[in-house]
Amino acid sequence: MSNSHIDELVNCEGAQNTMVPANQTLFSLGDECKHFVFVRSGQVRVELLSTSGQQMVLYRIQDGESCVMTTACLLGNNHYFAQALSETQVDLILIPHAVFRTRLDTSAEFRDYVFDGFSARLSALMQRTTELATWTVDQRIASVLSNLMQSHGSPVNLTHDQLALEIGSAREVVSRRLAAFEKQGIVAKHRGQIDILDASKLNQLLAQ
Amino acid sequence: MSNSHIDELVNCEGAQNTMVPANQTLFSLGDECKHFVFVRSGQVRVELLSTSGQQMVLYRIQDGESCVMTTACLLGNNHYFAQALSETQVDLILIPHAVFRTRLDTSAEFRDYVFDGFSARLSALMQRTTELATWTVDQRIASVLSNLMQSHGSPVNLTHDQLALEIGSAREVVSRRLAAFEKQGIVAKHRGQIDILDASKLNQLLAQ
DNA sequence: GCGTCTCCGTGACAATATCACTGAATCATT
DNA sequence: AATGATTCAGTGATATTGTCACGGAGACGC
Repeated sequence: MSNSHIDELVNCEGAQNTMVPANQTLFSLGDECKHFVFVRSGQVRVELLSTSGQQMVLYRIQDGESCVMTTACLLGNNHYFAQALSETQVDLILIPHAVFRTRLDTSAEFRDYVFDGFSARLSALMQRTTELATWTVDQRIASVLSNLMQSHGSPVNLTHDQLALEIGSAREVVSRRLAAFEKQGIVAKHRGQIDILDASKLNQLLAQ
Repeated sequence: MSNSHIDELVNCEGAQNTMVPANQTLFSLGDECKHFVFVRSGQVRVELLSTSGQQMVLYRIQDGESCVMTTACLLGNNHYFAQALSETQVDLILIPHAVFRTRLDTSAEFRDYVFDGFSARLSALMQRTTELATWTVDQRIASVLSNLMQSHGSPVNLTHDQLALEIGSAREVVSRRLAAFEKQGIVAKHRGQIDILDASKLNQLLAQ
């Protein structure tokens, strides 16, 4: 979406601009969905929450993106079935339901924006479901590490807990597999940090 | 979508109407996505396919529905990353990409139809991901049996293989868990058929 | 320095997946 | 009806992953 459209959003009838600090809950399981949410800056994590308290990251929302689950809930008139947390300070724009629907009908550009979000998120989610169902824990760990390695370089700052949350597994499992990786000289473990020593071996794991 | 709009679809510029027999592949992993697909009648199964040959049912398409993965791929210009199979004889309408986009811009009703499909499928998929990640095999089996029980009555006609495909597990696992169910007097096993003897115990499993 | 919290390691065990094989039931063919 | 092919199900052995219950080590505020 172009910048002019972001401006249009901000100046929209009934639009609210809010600033949320890091580590806040933006919406919880079962909450009613009243507004279209657009993230101007910052990063939001959307995660599943099972009855037994387990969690799993579904996807993240970053600068210039909107929350597809919100959009889906608005269109389908459902309540939220996941929770969202701010990982950094977040600058949000909230648009009331009615205004959202009107814009959807009147602005082709806004429509394209929402459609694109839907298709991208749907694809990613199917991808994620495949990986969950068919990849081994080792492969899922390797995938996360490899991605973070490419975007942020070698010392990856993650606790075993956080890594487990990413791949939908348990901390103990991550600890054990990382210990195995360390024996093979692939990584080096530190408190809250993982050094990638051999990226090619990591990618080898993904190929299997 | 109203019947008039189905007619509009059929008479659309470049629309093709095709009849496909049961057990045919409609699209495969990696295929290019060229048409919007609308199912007039019959039932289609869309399933994941991992590199090792494992499969898992993602969702089904029935009378009057369209394929969201197709829609997502069309909008995002991606290739298919799953495969679709006809479970019955299927009556399809295919609409060329360009025509699909035009209709999306010109018809508010068609737009609503596509949006609704997106939001419903996204919700269902997140639901499915949750279940995969947090439910036990027993719960997933119970869920499938309970649903089929409600819609089709007691003798559920499924092979262990098919049941495994539904819940993203393996045939042997299903066989063993069904044997355990049988010992508890919940079901009775037969070749390609499962009798539900105690529906309340089945639902008890779901509640845990 | 002291308590408190977060992060990590580990053993024991349970649940699930995978592999390799077997036999039984069904079906098509003659 | 006999034959052979195919589908469906049962089972033991083993590997992988998840769960539970701990304990210890480092970080951090006071």
